[in-house]
Amino acid sequence: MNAKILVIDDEPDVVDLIALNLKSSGFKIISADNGEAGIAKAKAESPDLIILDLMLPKISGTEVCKILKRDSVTSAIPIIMVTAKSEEVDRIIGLELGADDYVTKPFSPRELNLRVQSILRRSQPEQTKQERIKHGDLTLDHSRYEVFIGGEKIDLTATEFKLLAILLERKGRVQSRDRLLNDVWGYESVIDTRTVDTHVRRLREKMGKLADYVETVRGVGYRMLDAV
Amino acid sequence: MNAKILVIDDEPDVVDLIALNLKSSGFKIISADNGEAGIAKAKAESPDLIILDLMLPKISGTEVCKILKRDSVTSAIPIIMVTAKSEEVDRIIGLELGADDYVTKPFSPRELNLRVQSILRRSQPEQTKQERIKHGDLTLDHSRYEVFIGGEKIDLTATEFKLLAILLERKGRVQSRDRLLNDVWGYESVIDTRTVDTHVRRLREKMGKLADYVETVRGVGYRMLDAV
DNA sequence: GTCTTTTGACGCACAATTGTCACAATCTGC
DNA sequence: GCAGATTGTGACAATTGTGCGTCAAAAGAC
Repeated sequence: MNAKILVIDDEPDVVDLIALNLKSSGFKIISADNGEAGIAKAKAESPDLIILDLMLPKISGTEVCKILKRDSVTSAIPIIMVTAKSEEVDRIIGLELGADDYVTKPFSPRELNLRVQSILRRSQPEQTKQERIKHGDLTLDHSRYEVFIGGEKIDLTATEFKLLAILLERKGRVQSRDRLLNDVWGYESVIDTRTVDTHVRRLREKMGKLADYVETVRGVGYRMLDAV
Repeated sequence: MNAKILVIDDEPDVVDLIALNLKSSGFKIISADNGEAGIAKAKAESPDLIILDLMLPKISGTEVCKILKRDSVTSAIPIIMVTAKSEEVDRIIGLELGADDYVTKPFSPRELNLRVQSILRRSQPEQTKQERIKHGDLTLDHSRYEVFIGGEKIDLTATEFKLLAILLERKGRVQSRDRLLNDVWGYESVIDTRTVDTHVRRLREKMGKLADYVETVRGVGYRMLDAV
C-alpha cells in the first residue's frame, strides 16, 4: 500500500498537517493550493485518492469535484471532501457530486487516516464483488440479503450477515479481529475485539451443522475454510 | 505490541488511572507532571505514543504539543490530547498543533485504550512481506496462516509460525537469539533467550524430515539454510 | 409509550500454548 | 583425553486465548 494522494487546499497549514500525518502512514503526498492546479495535477499524476477542501479560491471545491467526476480520466479516483462546517447541506452536496466520503473540520488526523485507508481498501482491485456467493451447502445473496444452508433459509442479523459475507469473500485467508472490526463494524468502531468472538459464536449457532466452516485460528483470528 | 507510552498530566490521580488501565493492556507507562519534564522525557525515552493533557502548569499543553511536533526527534511520535471540555476551539487547536487524536474528559478508560491501540496499529510498519514464501519442500502462506511440507499441512502455533516466517524471510542469514526475541516476541520482551531454543525445538519437531533446514550456529543463533 | 430484538460487554471455565528449569548431550579449545 | 561453555530434551507450572452463559443497554417494532 504505497498510494499517492493529492491534497487540494489553499491553507498551507492544513496541507502540512494532512501531509505529515499521511506520510507517516506510508502514503505519498502531492498537493495543489487551488482548483485549477488541482485538476491539472489530478490528470497529470493520476493519484489514487484526492482530498479536496470545499472552500477554495477561484473555483469552489464543489466545482472541482464535479469537473473531476465528469472527466473520464479522473472520474474513477475516489474523493474525500473536507468541509468547514458540518452543515447537512454541504454533506449532501458533496455526496451528490460524487465524492466518496467527507470529513468535517475540525477532524482528527486519525479519523482522516482511517477514512483514507478504508476508501483505498474498498477501491482496490477487488475481485468484483459477487452478488451471490456459493460455498458448498452455503449460499449468500448480497442483494437479497439472504443466506441459505442447503435449501433452507436462515435468518441472520445485519451484523452477522456482514460478518459472514466478509469471511466468505476472503475464504481461506485468516482475518484478525482488528481487521474484522474494521471491515464489518466500520472504521470508527470503538469496540472491544472480544466482541467479535461473541458474534462469531452467534453466527456459528445459526449455521448449525455448517458451524465448522468458520475456523478459529488461535492467537490470530478467524477464517472461512475453503475446502469443504 | 509492547509499546511505551508517555503520559503528561499534572494530576497524579489521572496519571494513575491511565497508567493502571494501559498497563493492564500490556503497555509500558512513563509519566511527567509538567510540560518541561514531559518534553525532556519524550526526547530521552522516545516513547511510541504520548498522552498529553491540555491543562498544565507553567507551559500549557498546546505549547508542549507545538514544541514536540517541531522537534525532529519527537515530531513523529503520535500525540493524543486530553481536553477538559469538548469545546470546538480546543479541538481545532489540537489539530492545528498536529495532535493525532483527542479525548474529552471525562473519558472512559476503555475508550482511551481503544484509541491508543488504533493509533499504534496505524503507525506500525506496513507489512511489505511476501504473501507466500516457498523454500524447497516448504511453503509458508502469511495470509492463510498455513505451512505445508511437501503437500501436507502442518499445524503451528502463533509463535512457531512467526518464528518460521522470520527465519524464512532472512534465510541464509544467522539470527541471534536476541534478534529473534525482538522480532518474534516484540521488543522489550522480558524473556529468557534460552526460550528461543525451546521454540526452535518445537518447530523442528513439527517440521519432521525438514528439521535440518533450521541450522544451529553455535555461539551465535539460528538460521534457515538457503541451499536446500 | 411498551415490548422485542439486537448488540456489546463481562466473567468464568477449560484447554492450548507458553516460558522456565534441571539435566543430558554436544561442541570447543586446550 | 578433559573442563567449560553451549545447545538439546523432557517435564512442569503459569499464562493466555477462546467458547459459553448471561446481562444491560441500545435500537427497532408495534
